[in-house]
Amino acid sequence: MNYIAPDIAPEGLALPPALPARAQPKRASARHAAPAGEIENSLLAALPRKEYLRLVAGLESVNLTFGEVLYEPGQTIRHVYFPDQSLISLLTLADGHLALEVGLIGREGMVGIPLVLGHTTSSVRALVQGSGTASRMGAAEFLREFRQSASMKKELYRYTHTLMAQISQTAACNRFHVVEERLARWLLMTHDRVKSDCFRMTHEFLGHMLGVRRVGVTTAAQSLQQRKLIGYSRGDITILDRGGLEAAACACYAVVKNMHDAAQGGHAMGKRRDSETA
Amino acid sequence: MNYIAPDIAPEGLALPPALPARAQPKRASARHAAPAGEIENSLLAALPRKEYLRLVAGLESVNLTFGEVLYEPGQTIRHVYFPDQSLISLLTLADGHLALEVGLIGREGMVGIPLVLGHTTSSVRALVQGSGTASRMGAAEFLREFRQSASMKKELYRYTHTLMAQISQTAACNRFHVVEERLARWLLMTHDRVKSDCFRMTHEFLGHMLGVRRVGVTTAAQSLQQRKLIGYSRGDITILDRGGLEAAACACYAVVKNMHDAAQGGHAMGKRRDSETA
DNA sequence: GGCATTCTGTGCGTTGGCGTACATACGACG
DNA sequence: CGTCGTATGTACGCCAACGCACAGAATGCC
Repeated sequence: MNYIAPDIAPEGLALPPALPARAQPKRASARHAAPAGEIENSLLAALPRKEYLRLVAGLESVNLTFGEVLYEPGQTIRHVYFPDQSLISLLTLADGHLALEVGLIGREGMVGIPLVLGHTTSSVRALVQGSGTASRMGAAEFLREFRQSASMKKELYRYTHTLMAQISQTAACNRFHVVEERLARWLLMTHDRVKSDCFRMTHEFLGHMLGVRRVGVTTAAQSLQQRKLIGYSRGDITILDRGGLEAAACACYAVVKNMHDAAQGGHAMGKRRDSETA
Repeated sequence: MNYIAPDIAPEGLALPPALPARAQPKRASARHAAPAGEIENSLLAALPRKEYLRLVAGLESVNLTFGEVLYEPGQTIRHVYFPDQSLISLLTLADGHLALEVGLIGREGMVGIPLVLGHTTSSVRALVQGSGTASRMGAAEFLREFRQSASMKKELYRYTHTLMAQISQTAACNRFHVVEERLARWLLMTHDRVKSDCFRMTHEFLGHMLGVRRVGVTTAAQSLQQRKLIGYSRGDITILDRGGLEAAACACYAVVKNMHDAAQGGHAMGKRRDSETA
């Protein structure tokens, strides 16, 4: 099991040279682990001010770029990440097969849950799927903070539950629903976590996420495009009709979304904004 | 969302009248939340004697019967369960569809992880899939104990991680592998958690677990039977050639098994016995 | 401006599983 | 001992997705 070093494109997934960050819409420049009010990550935002201020000292704002691999299965976790604009996919690798996304983490969550549960390694690959900023912290330091902070524990354990539920639901979705529905769901989930209506994403890559052939994505995407729900060309996907997309997606989208909303509502009510669902 | 009362066969799953416990091999009679040495559940066994003794006072030994529903999605969790001989499936329900098993819990685990993570409801259905005994405890009492016991926390958080990994792997498996491989995997997982080489299980029921039609199970089972790997008639399944079954199963089986073994090895080394893999 | 690379579109034949329907076997119960 | 309900076997048409292969089309680079 020769695991490759992180920050390197993995074997099974022949990623293009990090999709030359061409028109990559970058709404916020890197630096900002600034004082509250600027907190993008919901988990951080939901912490009591005092806890947050202590934590922020150890947080480092980093710019994650598409294609970066944060964790590889079996490998020791070096940092945890609280995404802001960035988007991270959790992928299960199946033998020769490509990959399958089981979880999608944006500013509502954290990457590094195994640490919270007392493990030092991840069982899935964590892949940066949308470039952007994230706050990061070394594993050891994170654990020190985590062990001391009751509110952090509460937050993160609850988030863990939400993530588990998401994974379970995704499992069923991948089993029962056709590619087009799943593509729609996936686009919606991404849209929820990114501020922009358009993002870069090739069919090839989407195939890895949904666990289908590239051609399958092409076909599904064409259908969505013909129905004026999305538009795209060469990796630039644009959400045109959000409501229509929701109708095209399977019910799984709503299920997962409701869970997340409920979880955030139950929290200390950190500023959340991905609720303008339509 | 009118959730039905627990302990009642759910809508989508027309369970037979709990499969008249005909030749149900019952190796151990009910009562035994006895002192250590008799502890069947690995998580309990791994607790320090002192912690265990305090916990056992609140534990009640119950006999779970096939088809019983312990949790329904969205419903409040009333008890946690530490299975001994019993087997519990976690099922995700997808819209009209049947169901899909995402997790299988035997004496290596616990049913009620959401409580550990600060939630009072389950997001999946928990269904008794193999009759047998379990130690159970009321939710409130469990939480009191849990909050006080560092070793319990450590145990259960680690188990949570294992369960998440299992769910993720199952997700990929359900997506990529053919019914026959998955059936083999499922039988092996069950075999690991039950002491006997034979157990009762109809094709219909297996279909719900694997998320396929009954006919699909029939076909796959026939193939396995012709290859002398299993034998069965009218719900009595017998493992004939364990090694052969492992060869017939997809790699997912080994992956999940290794995780569980590693988890238990890392524990306080509670007596584990499902390692005579071949 | 030309070339190479990347991304997307299209077209095969193949197949695993679906939905449905009906036929047979076994067992329980009256 | 016949009847009913449950469990399994078999068959047929259908379709989503597969694997593969190749043809445009857009972009980046020299």
